[in-house]
Amino acid sequence: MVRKITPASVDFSKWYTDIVQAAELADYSPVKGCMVIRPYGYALWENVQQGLDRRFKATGHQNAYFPLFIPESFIKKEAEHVEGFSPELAVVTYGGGKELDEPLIVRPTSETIINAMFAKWVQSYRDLPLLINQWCNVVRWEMRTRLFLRTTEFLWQEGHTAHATAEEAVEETLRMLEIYRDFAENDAAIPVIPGRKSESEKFAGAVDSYAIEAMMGNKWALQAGTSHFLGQNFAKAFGTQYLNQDNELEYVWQTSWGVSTRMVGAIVMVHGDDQGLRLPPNVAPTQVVVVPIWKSDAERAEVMAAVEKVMAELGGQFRCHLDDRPELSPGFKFNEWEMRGIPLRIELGPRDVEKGQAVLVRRDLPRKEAKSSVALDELSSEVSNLLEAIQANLFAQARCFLEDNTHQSATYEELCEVVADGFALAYWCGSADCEARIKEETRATIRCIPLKQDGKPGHCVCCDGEAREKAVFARAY
RNA sequence: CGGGGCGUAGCGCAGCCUGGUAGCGCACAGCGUUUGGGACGCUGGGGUCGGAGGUUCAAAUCCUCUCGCCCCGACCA
Repeated sequence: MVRKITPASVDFSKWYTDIVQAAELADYSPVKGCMVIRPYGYALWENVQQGLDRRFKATGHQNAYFPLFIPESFIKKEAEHVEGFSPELAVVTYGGGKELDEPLIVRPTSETIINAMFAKWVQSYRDLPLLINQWCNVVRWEMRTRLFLRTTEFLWQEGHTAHATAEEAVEETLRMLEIYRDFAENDAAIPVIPGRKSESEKFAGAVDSYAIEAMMGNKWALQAGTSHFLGQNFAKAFGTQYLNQDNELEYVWQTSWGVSTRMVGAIVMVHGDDQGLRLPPNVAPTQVVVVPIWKSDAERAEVMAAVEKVMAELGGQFRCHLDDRPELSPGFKFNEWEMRGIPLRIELGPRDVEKGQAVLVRRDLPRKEAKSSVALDELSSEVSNLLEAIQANLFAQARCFLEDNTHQSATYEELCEVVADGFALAYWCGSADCEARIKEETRATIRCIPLKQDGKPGHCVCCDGEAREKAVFARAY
């Protein structure tokens, strides 16, 4: 139902929660730290799923499903992996009325159980590459939770692949990172910085982790997707071996990569405004809402006849919704659909029918600039143009915001200043000590070392030591 | 686990300091008027005041204990 939204400038965190709840995306559940995704939020997630899945299929990946429960011994097989996850595991010790011989872990991620199967499936170089994805839920016992961004249970996809060579696996890792970038920027309209994670931020068990980092409306960073080069760590732990063309036994090289329901939170935090949600047309569950307006019964008949024609014409091409609820005023409906982020609204009333036109209102522009009128016989081409323009404009707005709030920092003082309210791009020598000091003193962490570098070496912003690459420093969710 | 804040109708809150009939707004139900930017009027329903104990003639209000939630840190997609 309709609620007031706390302005983002007053309290960004409250603004975010208000939008998620007011737009009926999700709600807190009776189970602490868990989230109920409501139909509207789930429809948005389904569109995210489809956008990603289409890209996975196009690159030869297949979907499969592995069990929710993982034997404790599996998790313990890879040393770094256990260490990274043990505090946040949910463990089942009872089943069927008696204590289990071996506790079962509710999966925090599925590398281990998937490798147990990969070890059986892979015998020959002819079985490679093995390209598997699964859509599922995972559980991580987080201390503090936030709707979509961090919940105890969350939905995601996790891709797992096995390859004959390290080069192939690295290539796959970066291919999937690029797919995430492509989805984030072209469908979710979220500009991202693809890069490599620092040693301290990488996935437990990976050789190298990569991520796409996005800037939220409060200028904090959000990791919107990750892709890991696992090397042979899990292959060795689980004995995933194959015979190469020379009849020699070798361990496979692996990758894993994931995007979660957090992406929905990112869409809210990047595009939302004080009126509510703003959804990019490519992922919006409803792209166009039609609001008919009438006073008398005679007007109603006239308007509805026109509206039916419009729905018939647009319905086949776009995701449309007709809001003909009689008991609510048009103004109320306008506000409600704005809050829910529908990219384009069509208003059709007696005055429009008389003139053979409709009023189109864009969600991506301020109210004063958002309205235009179009002749009914040009409606569908105009809707098509506007949806494209809205998609492009939301991305452009977000990209400007990211660029305007990202600054090069040559000195430590500059870094401290920049990082208080934005992203800092600065040389980093690669030492964990410098990373830790910066985190301690500014609360900013290394979000990633961008793949794109200008190639010139420099001096570490912290210790002045030699540095080959620049890193992105920011506060993060 | 540390540091703050809050528990009163479905939701958001006032009342508490200074004890004395349980309140307001929104939402909900009925009727009527409305409908091009969150309509209005009248009527109505809805409460273990988070829980337990204590002080008192009398507790939402004072005291003690307890439970729960939210925010800020530590953990993290």
